[in-house]
Amino acid sequence: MGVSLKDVALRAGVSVKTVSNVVNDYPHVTPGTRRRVQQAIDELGYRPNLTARHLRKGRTGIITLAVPELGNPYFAEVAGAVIDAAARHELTVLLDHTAGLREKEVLVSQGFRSHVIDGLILSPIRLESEDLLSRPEAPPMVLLGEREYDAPYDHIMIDNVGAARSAVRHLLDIGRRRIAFLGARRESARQPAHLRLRGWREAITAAGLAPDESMVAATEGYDRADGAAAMAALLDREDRPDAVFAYNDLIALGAMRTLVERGLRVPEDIAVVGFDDIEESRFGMVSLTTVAPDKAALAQLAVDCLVERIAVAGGSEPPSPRRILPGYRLIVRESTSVRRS
Amino acid sequence: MGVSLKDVALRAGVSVKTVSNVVNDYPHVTPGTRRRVQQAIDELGYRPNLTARHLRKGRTGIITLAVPELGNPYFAEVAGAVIDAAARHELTVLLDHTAGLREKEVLVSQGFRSHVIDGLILSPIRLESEDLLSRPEAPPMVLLGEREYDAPYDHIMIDNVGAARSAVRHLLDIGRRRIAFLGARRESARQPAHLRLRGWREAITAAGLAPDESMVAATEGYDRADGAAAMAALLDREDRPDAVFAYNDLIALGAMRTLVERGLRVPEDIAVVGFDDIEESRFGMVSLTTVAPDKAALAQLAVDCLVERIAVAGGSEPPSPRRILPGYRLIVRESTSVRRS
DNA sequence: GTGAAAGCGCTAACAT
DNA sequence: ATGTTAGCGCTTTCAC
Repeated sequence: MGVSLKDVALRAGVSVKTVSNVVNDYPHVTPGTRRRVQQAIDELGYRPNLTARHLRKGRTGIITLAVPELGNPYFAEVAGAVIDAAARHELTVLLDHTAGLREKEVLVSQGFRSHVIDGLILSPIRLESEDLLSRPEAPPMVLLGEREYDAPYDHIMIDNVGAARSAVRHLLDIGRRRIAFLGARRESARQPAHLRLRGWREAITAAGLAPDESMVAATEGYDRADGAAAMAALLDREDRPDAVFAYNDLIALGAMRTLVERGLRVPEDIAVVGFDDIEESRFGMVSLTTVAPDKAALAQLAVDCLVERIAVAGGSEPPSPRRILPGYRLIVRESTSVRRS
Repeated sequence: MGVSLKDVALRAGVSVKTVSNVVNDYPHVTPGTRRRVQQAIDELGYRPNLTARHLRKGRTGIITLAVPELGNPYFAEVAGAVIDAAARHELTVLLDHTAGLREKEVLVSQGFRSHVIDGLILSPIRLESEDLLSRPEAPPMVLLGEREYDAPYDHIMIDNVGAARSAVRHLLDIGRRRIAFLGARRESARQPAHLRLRGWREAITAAGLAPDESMVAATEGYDRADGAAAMAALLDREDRPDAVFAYNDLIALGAMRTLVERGLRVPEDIAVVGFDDIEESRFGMVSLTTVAPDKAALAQLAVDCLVERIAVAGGSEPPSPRRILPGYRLIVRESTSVRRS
């Protein structure tokens, strides 16, 4: 097959070790030898076999990023950012999607394919804390996203409560009083929307109003279709909302679609705020006001944390689990502004 | 570190080879031995070290998929489909994005990280045929997407000319005569839009009209912003178009955004057709008529071809390069239909 | 049917 | 500064 260290050594008339030294930029090599070896490398077109190197070093240089769904632009955008951040550490990213199934999330967190990877960045939505209690044989892991866990792992998430609060406050500021929340789940208090829902409650309470829990609409998933359906259900009520805060942009966009179909105007009749700042939000027929997490920072922090965990794995005292909060901004667009002429 | 074959062998009181036989479902093992070994495996929690296995076999079980941009939902959706298709062959996908840079596309095609992967699925947009002439040391590769190459590789692409033709014919059918094309590039005849542009010309000619080349608008990239800008430029002309066929959905969506801003109605004033059928197209304020490639088939075919190439690599006569055309459909939505009440 | 030993390509000790 | 050797964990002849 390929050219090996030995072939190069033979050609250059030196030992394998010397070639290895050259390849790895080991300092103590005479310039002459280095040149000779380098020439042999070039002539033979030698390229190190990473598999062998990894077997030896116990590292693969590959990390896994597992997100619920690549079809959701938010996760696709985050994935792109993670790939770039990983490249800065000379790491390659193995991308997996869990389809938002707890079963697959457990599988991944428990070290599925763990022998191929040095570490794991997991963005869970259905996983529960108990699934994380025991992870024998599983590689270092960093959590990403808005679900909270009672488990000793680094967790990168923006301040969801604060972000949601500022989104809802914005709606209150423009005079809305009947503000619905779209995208809750029924079953669990620890649901993904948990924190954003809390922000919704806090903002409303802080304004001296009483949160109307009947204005909290549940959805099956977190897609445009879910938002469209939930919005439709909400509109069938007598006292319809005058504003909507959605769990994410996709739900918000689906909701807007329903509003247009029903002949309602955004934002005049109903103002809409989303969460994620996916690119699509800027280019809809009515651009969407949204909470924009700093995705580049998010990705970079996750990778940095993971790299650190990998470095100390098995070594000295690992740092205690951190919760890191990257920044975010509320981006006001047409869906909450006076409409263009 | 982990538990190795040797540990299991010791525990079960057999040789390494026997354990290996059990792990690999080698037929000639007595049920008794098998049971004993299996028990040792379970007790010790043994999991094979893939790196070592791969070093030995010269295979890694990992393939790379390189797309221009994950932020483009089309590629994100295709990536998801490829991951699923690969899983059916027990392959893992390493995802890379080239940012649409020829330099990065060349790098990837030339076997960047080739020692970690068994094969490569590349979806190029800037790459030229000459970049593909020599690929020493590079792994089996399958091409994906609408650029044509004079190079001996399997290529999975839908019939772009035919698809474009049917899209434009649809616009003609609903009575449009001044049909613009959005998303060409200036420099190269072999540009990505090449085939779709040809379809545009053919359909117009077939209708007995003369293609108006001044109606072909170039864009820098293939994003919403590019579509918005190109549309704006087109509208500044005196004889504005009454329909637009865009290179992809993102450009079409950007164009629609501009139309709305200018107070033009879709489809009454200007009808719009896109290409890709990304999910967003179904949920815009005006849903988008578009060409829908069969993404699942596309992904499955690409993976299947690659698997076959990997299987015969270095072995017997490889099959001659194939060009495979998965199906597509024209999906008619509001952007070319009578508007809802 | 099972075992012993060689070796995939590399790096880390230990020599020199 | 460079060479020698062992071994990472596995599969694969080739014996028995």
